[in-house]
Amino acid sequence: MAKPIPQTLFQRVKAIIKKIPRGKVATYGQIAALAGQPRAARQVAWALHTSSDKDRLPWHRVINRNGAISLPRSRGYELQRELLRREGVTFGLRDVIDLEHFQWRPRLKSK
DNA sequence: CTCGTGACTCCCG
DNA sequence: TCGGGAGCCACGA
Repeated sequence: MAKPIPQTLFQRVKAIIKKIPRGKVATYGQIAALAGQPRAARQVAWALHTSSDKDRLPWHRVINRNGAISLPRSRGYELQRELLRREGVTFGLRDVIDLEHFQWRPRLKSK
């Protein structure tokens, strides 16, 4: 079978983000790890920043490792929080999401 | 080509 | 609790 030359990290990251199921969230570091680069969390953020709208990515399902939204206030923060609430994600004190309960857990490579 | 920057994360004091 | 430094990769000047 053909082998997959791994596309660019950027491409893999975007493909992974598209797989995040509704009602679940993933962290930047988690996505980076799934893409093969556990230290490339910043690239995940960059991918979202540059292609979230262009590639219709479920960008609102990506949060930081604290289970909180990274976007600055009045810069998408409230919108993201609202979109997640609509999917059933609940927020606790400090607008922190319980990752133990809402974090996406793909099986192996999943698809 | 070199630099600076960024929706991050980990490590050390 | 807070701050500095390193790692990672793509893009625009």
